[in-house]
Order: sequence, then structure tokens, then C-alpha cells
Amino acid sequence: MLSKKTKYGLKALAYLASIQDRQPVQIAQIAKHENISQKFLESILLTLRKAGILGSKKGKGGGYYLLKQPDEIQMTVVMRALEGPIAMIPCVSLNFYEKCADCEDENTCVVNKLMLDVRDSALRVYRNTTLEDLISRN
Amino acid sequence: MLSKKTKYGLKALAYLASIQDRQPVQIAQIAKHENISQKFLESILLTLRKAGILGSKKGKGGGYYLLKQPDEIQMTVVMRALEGPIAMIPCVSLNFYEKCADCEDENTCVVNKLMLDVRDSALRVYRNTTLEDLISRN
DNA sequence: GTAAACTCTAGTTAATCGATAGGATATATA
DNA sequence: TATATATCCTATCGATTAACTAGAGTTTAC
Repeated sequence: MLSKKTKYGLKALAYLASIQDRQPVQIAQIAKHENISQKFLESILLTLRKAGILGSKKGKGGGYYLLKQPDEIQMTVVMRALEGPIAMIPCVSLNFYEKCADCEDENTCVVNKLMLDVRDSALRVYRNTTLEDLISRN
Repeated sequence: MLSKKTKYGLKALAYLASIQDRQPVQIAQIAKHENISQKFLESILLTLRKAGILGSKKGKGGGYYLLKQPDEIQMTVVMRALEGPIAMIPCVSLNFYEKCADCEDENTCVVNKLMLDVRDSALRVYRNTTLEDLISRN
């Protein structure tokens, strides 16, 4: 299941991308427009900032803004920041690899095989999709 | 994340498929061979039986066995039985569709768009993979 | 210096996962 | 028909995680 964190994060990013100028947008405004709990969104935007996707400005007139153009923001980066590993199991994860405790040989593991294919297929989608794609295509 | 239920279920199915004759195999034997808690495996095999993937026989000489040939068992069926929906979000699920409570229009929802692509890519993999594929290719 | 905004830590509640327990039921076979 | 064997089924439990929520701290524009 996709977490609400990721869902809300994607919506927030899309909203920021849809705004013409790159002026900071306040959390409250995003939360209101996307119908998201403000406090929850706060922590999500913080995650995106720490991942280098968003910039922020404190104080009056402050808020969050995209650090790159929407067409330069890949879904791989966004999904890893919000949802974590793209792979469904750590033993086939590129960025979060971990050996299975109960698996002797990955090369003969049927779960490994299948999940590797699934990961590759998801990765292909995320690599070929930018934030710009999300807001432009109808 | 892939649940252990699915992981163990896949391993158990692969083990059953690797056995030449279609004689019933006892839970205890599968559990031992695949290093899985027997009681937990019990509930998993029950799920697979209720999904029409496995047959069972009670009493002495009983156990579980595949109802079809391994090359006739699609991963779509197995994954839906064990893991549930293939889609990461109900609004793009074929078999478990649900409207998002917080989403006015699916056609303009950026999350919907992205998750639809991801679902399609996963579905392509599962549809093209049978139990036979899992145990045969190295 | 004050109000406006983000920053950060910590807590709460509910649901789910992984596993376990134990009795009920069905069946092969002696 | 008695008995051992094996699945069937329901209930429970501890640990973890998701989805918020609270509140004090920090920075900045004016």
C-alpha cells in the first residue's frame, strides 16, 4: 500500500509545480488547497526538504518551493524520499540492500527472482516520469 | 514491503512444484524444508487452498498439492491471494477498486496517474510469470 | 520587537503483521 | 471400529508501524 505520506507528498509537489513563479508557498496554503492535515503535511515537507527536493524559507513571506524545475524531478528520487525502497524486499533493493536472514542463496531464491523483475518494472516507470509529466498529461 | 506470508507462500508453492509426483505433501515437511514456522505456514496454505490454488487431503498420507500444473499457475492469482491488491492504491485496483475519499476527480489526480502506470507495469510481470518460470530459470 | 512562518522532538491511537495455542474434524489403516 | 495422523478453524498476543497531534524552539521580515 502507498502510504498517505507519499500520497500527500506527491500532491503537495504537484501543487508547487503548478504554481508559475517560484515564490515560497506556506504550508497552510498547500494543506488547505490539497485538503491535508496541516501538521502532518508539515512533517512531509520537512522530509522532502531534507531529501533535497524542496527548499524552505522561514519567517514572514516564507514557505516551501521546488529546488529544481518540475521536468528535472524524477519520481525515483521522490518515491525513495517519501515511501522508502522501491523494491518490495530488501534483497533486491538498489539503495536499501539487505541480505535475507532466512535465505541461503539469492541466485536460486524464487522470491528474489520475481521481486527483481517487479522492481525493475517499477523502476522503469519512476525513471521515465518527472513531476512535469504528472501535472501536464491528461 | 512484501509480507512474510507472501514470501513463505511463494516458497511453499515452488517447493510443491519442484516435486515430481503430485502426492500430497505434509505441512511439516514443507515447513522443515523451507525453514518456516509450521503453524504460520498452516494458515498460509489454508489461504492458498481457499484461493483454489492448492488442494488438500486430511488424515494419514494427507497434505497439500497443486491443483494445476506449475506452468498454468499465474503470479497474478498467487499474489492477489497472498498479498492482496497488486495496485498500491485502491483507486487504481482492478480487483479491489475503491474510490479515494479525499479525491474529487481521478482523471486529474496526479497520484492516480502515477500509480496506474506502476500497477500496469507490475501486472505485466505477474501475468508473464508462472510458477514454472520461477523454478526453472536460473 | 513582534508576528509569521518553518523546525524539531515526542507522544498517542488504531491497525496490521507475524506468530502461537488448542480444540474440532476428517481419514487411512490395522 | 478404534486410533493415529493430518488438516481445519478460531482466538489471542506482542511488536511494529501509520497517521496523526501537541507544543516548544528558531529564524526572519517589517
